[in-house]
Amino acid sequence: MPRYEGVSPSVVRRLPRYYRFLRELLAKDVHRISSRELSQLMNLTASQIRQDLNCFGGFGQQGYGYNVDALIGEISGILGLERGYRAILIGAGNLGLAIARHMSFETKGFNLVGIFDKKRELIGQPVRHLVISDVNRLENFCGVFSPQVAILCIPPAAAKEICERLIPLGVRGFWNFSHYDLTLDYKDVAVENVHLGDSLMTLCYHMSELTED
Amino acid sequence: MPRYEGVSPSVVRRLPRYYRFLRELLAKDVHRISSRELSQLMNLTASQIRQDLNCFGGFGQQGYGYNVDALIGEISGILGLERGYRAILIGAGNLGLAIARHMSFETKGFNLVGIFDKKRELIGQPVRHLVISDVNRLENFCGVFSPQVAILCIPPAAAKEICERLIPLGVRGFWNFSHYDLTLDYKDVAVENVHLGDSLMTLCYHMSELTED
DNA sequence: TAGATTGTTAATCGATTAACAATC
DNA sequence: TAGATTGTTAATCGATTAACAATC
Repeated sequence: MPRYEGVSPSVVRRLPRYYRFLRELLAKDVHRISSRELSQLMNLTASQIRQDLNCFGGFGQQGYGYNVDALIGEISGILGLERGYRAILIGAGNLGLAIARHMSFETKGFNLVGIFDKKRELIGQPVRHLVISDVNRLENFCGVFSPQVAILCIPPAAAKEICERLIPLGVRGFWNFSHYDLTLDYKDVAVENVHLGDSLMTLCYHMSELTED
Repeated sequence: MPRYEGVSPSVVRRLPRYYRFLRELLAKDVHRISSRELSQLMNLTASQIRQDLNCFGGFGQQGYGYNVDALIGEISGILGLERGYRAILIGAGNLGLAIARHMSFETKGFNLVGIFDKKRELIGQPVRHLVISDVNRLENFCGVFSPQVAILCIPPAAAKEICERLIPLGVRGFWNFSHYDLTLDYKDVAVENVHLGDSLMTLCYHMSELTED
């Protein structure tokens, strides 16, 4: 039940960036901005900014521009940053722990409510306000807390299996760091893949472009 | 001096994914694949795969398809994965350390040759085969080892300053995890931004799509 | 009112898909 | 040779940019 019909993925992907820049402006006490000014700041065209925002509503005012405070509120609402979806983290290795400790979940629409691993020596370890649980207790936990989202920081081989366990338990979204493409067969499941390896290889390509060969 | 003129960013961004899937096929002892089979596996069109690959050369054979082993070699060469660019990591916090410990740099075109932080208590700590150095020693270090790439795991405020220090020292690429858009004013510098926060907010949007409101 | 800047329609550009002749 | 599948051109689709009337 999409709230905004026919909004293209490219537009959605730019929203967090708008949000970020607008917050920066606000921090600098800028409360008003035109699409032209913002376009220069963000290295986009003014036209694109107006098009993008108008997918969701007419937030500007002719002859004035946009009110920064109001626009932040609108974008926050569009993204759903106030929703506080319950998230669990699977895999408390290097990457998993860094994500758990480093990310500001609260300001991005989520609450981290559980961390799971299968390694005996990790279970019981405290991380922020939480304690690492045995991944065997997943079914129990979900029965009680019904998390909506899982963050996967596990090896590719385990990712598929964990997904198949979590979806029947009610998990509806995945933030996937595992080296595996979650081309979910399930409908009504949101997946956001973060392939750090792919990103690094892309950089390698661009480095090779700079270097003659 | 681009080796392949006019290859679109969308194509380049798909290359690592092709590489990943082909490696998986090879691991399953599949040595031959048609664009149609691969398209089903990857959830693409066969046409797109053929178009993409033909930006770089005619790697297939009519009536046969593609040789998996050979194609992996070609893509590896296109990406430049054998080049072993020297990379340094700036910022040995949670995320920085996870990257340093977790990533397989060697298989992705890089060698991690240095880790830097400014925190006194971190300096001297061992990480893999390296030891964390004082960020003050950056100039010295670059003089000796001339790293080509820097991985930025530092706060946004510090990112800009560090870049401006590193570019005159010969660094030509940035893998940027800092919450800051490196819209580098420099030419001939490769930047790959990883905005985990943006990714998480995008997931939040898609979760909100699933939930009626 | 005059100036500025939006919202929106139309034009352009680029990327994806379809089609098919070439060829292994 | 017949069948299969590529490489490549043409058609379609989508996203970005330009233009301008509406309006604050």
